[in-house]
Amino acid sequence: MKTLVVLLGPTGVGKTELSLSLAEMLGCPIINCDSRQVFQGLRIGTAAPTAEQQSRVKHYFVATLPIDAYYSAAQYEADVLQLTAELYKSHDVLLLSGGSMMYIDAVCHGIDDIPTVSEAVRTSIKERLATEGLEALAEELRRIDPEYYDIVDKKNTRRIVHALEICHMSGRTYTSFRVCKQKPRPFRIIKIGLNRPREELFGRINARVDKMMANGLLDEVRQYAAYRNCNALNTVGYKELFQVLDGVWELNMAIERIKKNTRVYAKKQLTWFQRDKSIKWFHPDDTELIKGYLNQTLHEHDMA
RNA sequence: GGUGUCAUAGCUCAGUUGGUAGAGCAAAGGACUGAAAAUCCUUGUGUCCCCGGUUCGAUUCCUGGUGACACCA
Repeated sequence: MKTLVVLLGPTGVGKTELSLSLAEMLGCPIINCDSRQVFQGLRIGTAAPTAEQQSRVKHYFVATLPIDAYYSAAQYEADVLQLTAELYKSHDVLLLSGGSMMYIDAVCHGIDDIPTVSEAVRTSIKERLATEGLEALAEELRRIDPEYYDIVDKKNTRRIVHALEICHMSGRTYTSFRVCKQKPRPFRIIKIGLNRPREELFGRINARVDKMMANGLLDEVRQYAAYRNCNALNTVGYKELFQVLDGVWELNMAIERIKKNTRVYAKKQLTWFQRDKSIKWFHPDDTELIKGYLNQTLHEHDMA
C-alpha cells in the first residue's frame, strides 16, 4: 500500500527542519505544501527551504511559479496527484510538508469541481462591487442562489463575490457545485501535526521575523514592488513592508505588524487543524518519538 | 531626610461631581470548498496598591502605610 505522510503545523513551529530528517529516514523527496513558497523570489519572507536544504533532499513545489501566476488549491490538488502517481512508481512512502490548510485538505480529500472563473467575469463582478456595493451583490445572490445565501457570511466580500462569479460563469447555482464529498485517494494518509506551547511558538515567530529583516527582507520586498497587486504578494511580511515603501508606516511599526499577523496566522492554522481528528500531534523536538510512531504506523499498514 | 506628583486590565493610560469601571495595544475563541500567509466574525480580561475613617454606599473624599518618579536638601 502506498502511503502519504503529511507533516503539518502552524508557521514557525519547525516543520522544515524536521521534514528533512524524516525524508532522509524515509528515503523520499519532500512535496512542499505552502501556498506562497511555490512562487519564485519569495525566499526570505516565506522562510522557504534554502538551497542547502534542497540539496540535502529533493523538494517539489518550491519556487516553481512566476510571481504573477494564478494558482489555487484545486490546481495544487491536481499537480500533487499527478506527481505522486509518478513518484509512487519508485517509492512506497512520500512526504508532504507544509501549513497551507486548504492545500492539505485538497490533496487529502479533494475539493469540489468548480469552473475556473474567466478574467472577464472576474472583472465585471469586481466593477459592480465597486459601483453597486457588497449589499447589492448579496441581494442578487439571494435571488439566484438562496440556498448558499442562507449559509454564506454576508460580510465576507470574497465569498459573496466568488459565489456570484461561479453563478455567472456557469449559469448554474454555486450550490449545485458544492457537493462537499470526499474523493478517494489511491494511497494511505498519515498526518503528523507539530505544535508547541503558545509562548514558545510565538517567541520563535517573533525571532524569525527579526531574522528575516536582518537577512534583507526589505530588499526582497523592494525588488517585487512592481508586482504588489499579485496574489503572491498579498502575504504577511510583504504587505506590511509595502506600507513602509509607501511612507505610510514606520519600519518598526511594520515589523510589529508582521509579527502580530504571523501570530494570528499561526492561530488560524491551529483552529483549522483542530477540527481534523486524524492528526497525531507531537512537539517538534521529539524527533525520536515521531520517527518511532511513523515506523510503527508504516509497519502496521504493511501488515494490513 | 523634606516637599510634591502618581498608584486602575498583561502593557500604556482614561474615568467615576461617591452608586464596584473603559480605550488603544497585546491577548483569547471561531468560520472557512478553485485568490486560503487570502477573506470574514465574536470576546473581555480587574481585591481600581494596603490598613483604617467619614458615608446607606468609597476605586473616587480624609488619616496613616508601602512603592515609583520628580524636585529640594
